[in-house]
Amino acid sequence: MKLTAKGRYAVMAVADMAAQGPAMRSSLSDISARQNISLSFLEQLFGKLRRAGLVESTRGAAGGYQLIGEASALTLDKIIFAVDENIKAHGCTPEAKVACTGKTDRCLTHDLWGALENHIEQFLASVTVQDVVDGKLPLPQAEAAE
Amino acid sequence: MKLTAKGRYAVMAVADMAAQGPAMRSSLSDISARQNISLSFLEQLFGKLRRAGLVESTRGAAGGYQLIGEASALTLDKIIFAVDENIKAHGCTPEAKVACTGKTDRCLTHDLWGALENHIEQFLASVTVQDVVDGKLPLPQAEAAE
DNA sequence: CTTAATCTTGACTAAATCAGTCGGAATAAC
DNA sequence: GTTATTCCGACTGATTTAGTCAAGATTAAG
Repeated sequence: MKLTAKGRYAVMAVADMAAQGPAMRSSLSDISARQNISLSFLEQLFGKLRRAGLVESTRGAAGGYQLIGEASALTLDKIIFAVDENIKAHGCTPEAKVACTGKTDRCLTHDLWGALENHIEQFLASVTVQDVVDGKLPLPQAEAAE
Repeated sequence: MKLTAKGRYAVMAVADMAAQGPAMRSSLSDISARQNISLSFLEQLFGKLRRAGLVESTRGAAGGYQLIGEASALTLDKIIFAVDENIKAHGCTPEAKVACTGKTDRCLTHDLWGALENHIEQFLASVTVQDVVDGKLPLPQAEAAE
């Protein structure tokens, strides 16, 4: 999987936006100042978020961005997908079958990574922006299991 | 998280080894030939696996590697950890607090990434090498949820 | 209408990481 | 001693990341 700083920052920025109020319009410079993220970087991120249909923008003076739906309906996987494109755990795709050539019998691990991907996406899809704002985590069954 | 080809290859190689027999000793050139992974690369991987205490080696001619414990007791997280070092999902560590400066109130997403990490590790810890050999996946509750 | 604030776009870049190689040394079997 | 193997660390090219920069489009305000 690919969880980069881009994804983190995007979630942070969106959460910040949501935390300002339900249908509040925030300018990127505000978010930049509050979350201490470079403005140029935010521009890049919000361009993708907009194209993904997660936020809408108002241009011109006093413009800014706002969430399109409810914060409680926006799950993190959508944000991560929007800015980080593809979450890929295996190079074993039909196109680039690395060692999945059936040389022995089959690619032993092929299905495995798919399952892992699903697992991760499921987790991200189970958390909403509102949860993040509220500090409510899905309390993984692990956490203290170490 | 960091799931690289290194981790994939390592799991493939170990699974291949386990598939040869319980306490079989395999040379890297055999594994290399069977799984179509470069020998030099395998050497690098198995060095780490050995240092992590997952396999033991016999040097010299007719030497090779073998698993230290049972394949059914070896979970994938150990393999991944051994070759990919650290699985890190947040740069929000005490040392490098990126935007976790408490500028607003707290780092909204700090706990989140920790929870995600746990989730992933839990998944990997739930699958054994034997499962992979047998083609038994933990049947994620997703899979058909698309 | 002019201006200024803001979004929009895309090219650019320095640094890090990844995937994999290479050469050689140690070790053990034959 | 020769050969097959593990062992080790340095090295490298390609890719990705994180982030910058500059120029243009759009709109509100005066």
